[in-house]
Amino acid sequence: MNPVQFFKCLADETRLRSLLLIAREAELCVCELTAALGESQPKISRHLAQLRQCGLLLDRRQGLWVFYRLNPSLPDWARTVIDEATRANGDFLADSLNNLCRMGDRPERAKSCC
Amino acid sequence: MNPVQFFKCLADETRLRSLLLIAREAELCVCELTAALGESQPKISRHLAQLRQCGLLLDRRQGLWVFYRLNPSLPDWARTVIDEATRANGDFLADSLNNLCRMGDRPERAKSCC
DNA sequence: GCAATATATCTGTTATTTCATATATATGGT
DNA sequence: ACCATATATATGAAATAACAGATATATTGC
Repeated sequence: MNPVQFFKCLADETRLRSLLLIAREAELCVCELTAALGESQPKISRHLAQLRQCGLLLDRRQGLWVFYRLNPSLPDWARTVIDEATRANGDFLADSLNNLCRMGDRPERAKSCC
Repeated sequence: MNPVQFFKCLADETRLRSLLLIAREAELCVCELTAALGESQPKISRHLAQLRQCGLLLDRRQGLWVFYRLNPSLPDWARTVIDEATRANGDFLADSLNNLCRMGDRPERAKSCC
């Protein structure tokens, strides 16, 4: 994992929010992230694709939904960076988490949030 | 410290190399970084200015030289990110460190390297 | 004046966004 | 089972915006 490329992945508001929310919630689908960030579906989808191509995220399809999660084989240092950033930036994530919790009709599946 | 802005600072090869070298060496001046990275002086200077403006670095002038160091009042999480990235990416820094060590006429001052 | 560093301007490149559309899966009716 | 339709996601293409690099020039301290 090239460190410059890694940090480029985190250097965009949409990608960083998505990544940290996923780190916090373990797994989220595109429609949940769209609702949480209040951004268009293609925009979210593009950024998730980028995070997947760089190896930060893995995806799985479940019916209509595609769920994204952190790649468990990330190097330790990268994982530490993501975890630290997640832990320390609750305020940055607050609005998005709020939107997520208020979202109706979330895809059914075991969730940790709310 | 806005996390997006923070990661944008790290998302460029010149800036990341400079920052991690400084984290490793405690303090480096512009001419040392210019030699270590093999880049033009204006290029190095401009990126250092950006890191200073974002609050990641502090500078002090000593005669003709301007030395840059990590801002000690960075939030803990940011400092952890920088330290982790420094510790885990020795290979990324190897060439630059080598150039630094081979540099002749380094500004005199207590140094940890070599 | 000289050496070290900083900044301004211009130029080219890369990233991001948007819109339209394509793909994949599920559902309901016949 | 077949077909039409709806929902969720992905992608191609074009427009826009953000960035980084080079060169020239300015500043600061000796």
